[in-house]
Amino acid sequence: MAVRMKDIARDLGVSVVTVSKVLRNHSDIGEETRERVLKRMKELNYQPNLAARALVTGRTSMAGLIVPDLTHPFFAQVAKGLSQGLRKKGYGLIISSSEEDPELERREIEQLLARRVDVLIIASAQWTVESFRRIEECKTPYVLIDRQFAGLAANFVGVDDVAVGAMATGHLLAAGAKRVAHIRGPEVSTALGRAEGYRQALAARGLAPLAGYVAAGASGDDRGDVSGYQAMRRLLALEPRPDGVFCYNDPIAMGALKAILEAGLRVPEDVAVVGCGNVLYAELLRVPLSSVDQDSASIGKQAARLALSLVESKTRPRPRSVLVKPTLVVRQSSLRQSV
Amino acid sequence: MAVRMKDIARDLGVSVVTVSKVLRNHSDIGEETRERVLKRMKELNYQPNLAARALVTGRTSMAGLIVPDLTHPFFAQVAKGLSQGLRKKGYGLIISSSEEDPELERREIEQLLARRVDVLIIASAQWTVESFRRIEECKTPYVLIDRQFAGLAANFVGVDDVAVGAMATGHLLAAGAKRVAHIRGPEVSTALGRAEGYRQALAARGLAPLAGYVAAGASGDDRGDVSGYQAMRRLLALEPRPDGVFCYNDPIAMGALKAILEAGLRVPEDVAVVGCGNVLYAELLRVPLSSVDQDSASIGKQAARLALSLVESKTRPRPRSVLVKPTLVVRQSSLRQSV
DNA sequence: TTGAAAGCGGTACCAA
DNA sequence: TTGGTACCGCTTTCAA
Repeated sequence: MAVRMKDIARDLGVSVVTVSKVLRNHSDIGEETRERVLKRMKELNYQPNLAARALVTGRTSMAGLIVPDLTHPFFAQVAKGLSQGLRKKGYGLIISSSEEDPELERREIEQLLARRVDVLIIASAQWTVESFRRIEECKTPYVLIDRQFAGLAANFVGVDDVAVGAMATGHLLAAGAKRVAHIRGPEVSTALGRAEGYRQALAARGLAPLAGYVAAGASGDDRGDVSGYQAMRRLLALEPRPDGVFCYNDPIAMGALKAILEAGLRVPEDVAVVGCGNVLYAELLRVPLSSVDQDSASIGKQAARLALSLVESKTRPRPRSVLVKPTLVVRQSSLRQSV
Repeated sequence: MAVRMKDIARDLGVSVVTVSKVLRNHSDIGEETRERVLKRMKELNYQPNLAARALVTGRTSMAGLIVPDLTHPFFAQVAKGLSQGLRKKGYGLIISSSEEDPELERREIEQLLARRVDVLIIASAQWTVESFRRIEECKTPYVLIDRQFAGLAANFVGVDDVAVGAMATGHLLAAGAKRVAHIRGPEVSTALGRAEGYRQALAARGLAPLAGYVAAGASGDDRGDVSGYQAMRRLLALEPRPDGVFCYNDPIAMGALKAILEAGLRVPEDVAVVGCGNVLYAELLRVPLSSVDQDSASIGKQAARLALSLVESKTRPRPRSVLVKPTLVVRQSSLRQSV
């Protein structure tokens, strides 16, 4: 069924080696021979057998991606961008979802290593760096996305989370909020960075968070709307009441929105809200939600670039960190007088 | 670096063939030998080289998935379910997104065929069946999901779209709506099926759509909210005005919601709305949206089962069609007196 | 510029 | 029950 080099070689009376060289544009092939071979390849619609090539070169032309949850819009967009970037260079992408479960993630990593992918891209749900040591043992290059690890010098592509927090908080302050609260995320680098940005923006105006103004939101990433709702209720019970809130992500912000409206307060007049992630349909909510956009597609593209540079470089260059600039999308939930 | 059969064989003083047989639990191996080999495999953390195996068996242990848009929640969920189902049996999943572009989809198919995936799963954006003939030529089994093609006998897993339309429309009628309209989707099997279900539900009560009550919605799948908004404005201008509307999908329904509220009408009192797809956060909208759930995860699981059965069967069984039953999730947008 | 020979790491077949 | 041998389709090396 499938056409092989051998078939082309036989048809043309040349050797298999010659065909192989033409395929990879080796320089030492006569112009005429090259043309004949290329012509025949087209005619037969020849497709090299990647398994055979992988066996001898040790390169599979495949990358592996592991995300905590493929149905999360952010990761879906990253996956899409990554897949496109890699495919342009002839790389395939094997995707798996770890369900935010470190143990499952570890097994996925083993699976992909067993498959000899040329490079791994991971948005990790781990708490320790153990798995990454394992990857390093296999000498498989890898790129972390979204979440970083303190004390692990690794290639990284993500958004500048401190900038996210500072931008959102600064915007709320500029919009006239005097008492800005924050609903935190889980103990991962993204949440820590955003909380830090929140503090920095306050500090830049000589302010500090009031007591109880930093509330715990989601522990995991799922059902953030529920935990956002609960956290906001706690914040509303405080005295004085916050008049602005920056939420770790959009689901949390949606839950917060619900809590505020239920309490009979107005958004943004009484409490202004900013989320993060800029989910689709943010503008179709009860109050269209202002949100910091993380440009997930660009994170995917950058990760693809970095991953490709790693597999192509023969040496192991020292880890690079790529930070994508976030942008603020202002909608009604934070649109007040002074903006 | 990587451990090979040869290493294990040498360590144990047996032949490579013996090791190979143990790995695949061939029956004709002595109990003692088998144990020694397994023990050594564990010790060295042996992982078979799938490229080598693929070369000789012709099977890659990989499946390919092509969807129109990976960031669409429905397809993301399908991909997740599929990936999980396949991985359990040791299959990897290569995913690509065709951006609703038939030409791009065709190229993706070629790519995956060139990679010799063992089976393809496709939610197709094609208009013709040409690409599928091409897949058949390569003798690669494939499963269509979500969208079917008239005149193509193929394996299929999807939701029963006629049931979707009938269920949503029946619910609106039961909720007291007298004049139910429909905003259609593009000319693909899913939209045609739902429209047919809409007609059947009306006919079951001796009704027929009033003039102009079936409005054209999205042409593609993106920005459905915009086209839903426009379509709903046209519907509201009709006399008599519809008091219920079944929308092809949730984005369209969200746009419709917006149009209704902007017109100063109430949902569900003046116009009840039902969408389809049950997107996350449907309940956080301005009016929580009733929607027909397609159980996308189960579609993924079923597709995995079907795909696995295809690669495992030596004969080419005749195509099977698996229809998943939809369920209705009632929320405020259709919650009226009589329900 | 071209090609013969030697593998890459497995599996299949058949003989011992 | 075990293992020798051929070979899967391609690349690498080196000699012609």
